[in-house]
Amino acid sequence: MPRPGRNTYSDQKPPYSYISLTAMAIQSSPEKMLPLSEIYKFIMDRFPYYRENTQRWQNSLRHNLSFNDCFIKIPRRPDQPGKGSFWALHPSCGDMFENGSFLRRRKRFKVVKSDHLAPSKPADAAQYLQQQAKLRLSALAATGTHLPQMSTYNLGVSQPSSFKHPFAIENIIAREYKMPGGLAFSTMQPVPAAYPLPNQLTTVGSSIGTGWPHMYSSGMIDTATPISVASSEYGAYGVPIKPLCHGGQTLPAIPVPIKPTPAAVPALPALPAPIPTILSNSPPSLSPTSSQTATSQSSPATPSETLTSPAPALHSVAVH
DNA sequence: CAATGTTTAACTCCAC
DNA sequence: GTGGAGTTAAACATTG
Repeated sequence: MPRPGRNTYSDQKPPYSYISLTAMAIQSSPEKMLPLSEIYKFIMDRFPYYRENTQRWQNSLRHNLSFNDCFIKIPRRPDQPGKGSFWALHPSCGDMFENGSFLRRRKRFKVVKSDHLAPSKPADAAQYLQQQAKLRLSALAATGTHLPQMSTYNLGVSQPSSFKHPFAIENIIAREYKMPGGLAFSTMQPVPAAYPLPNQLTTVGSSIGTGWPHMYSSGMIDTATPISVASSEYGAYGVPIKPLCHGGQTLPAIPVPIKPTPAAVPALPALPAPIPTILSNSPPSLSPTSSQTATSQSSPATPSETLTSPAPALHSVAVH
């Protein structure tokens, strides 16, 4: 067993499952798909813990990619030579970390045959995702920088408007985690009245450098990662937030439930508040860059504004 | 040959 | 206690 202590928290194992980590990596890419090597890279960049014992965790990670239906393989196109396929998240894996823990999902995502809203067969999903990737790229090219909010999943395929990716970064960073080994963030962060809801849309970057000792914000990783973390468009892990919003998918003004209701989504009530409105609210004091100097225990992280009202559960695509 | 991908198995941990 | 999720290890196949 590795000895805890003496080193910084950065050396501790992040409270994420490999599935979470992989999903983060995939989500962080503009095309929402990455080759294996890039997934490795993403994880090692963000989490120093994974810079060691690479054989071990990379094997585990590959196991997860193959084993879990939520990951689909996308063949390289002829113009994308290289080894291995791209990996993407299945468009329908909308409900996984519903219990608020990214260490443990409640249900393993399994492709559901009856799900006609999104491709169910891996091959279909792959084709679908590749198409989406193209769209993203073209949108990217068109805008020059960031993808428009309404560009991806709602195109072509009638994705439920309430579809919420389980790994949407705003879900991830907004949580208070149950830390393994009793290492609770609540000891490091003043916790508001109640345990933060899984769906709280806390401010982008609020977790960087505050309660996340085991990871580096991209800004401090290496200069080879030219992500402007100072921008409110980037959240934890240096993950660009906007693209993570899964196209079309606007962040509702109310918290997005991790656990959808079984009832097939008559969509949330019209939610006029688009993502940028929410994301751009990040208080300057919580900018990832500024937090770099505060990585140590000192300054209590102010949980940014939270949306506390629990939202109704949404439809789950996971088999029960 | 190394990286990638698949599969099986044993194990721990946690929710129910 | 049980079942399921996650981790780790290992063997093996495939591919560039």
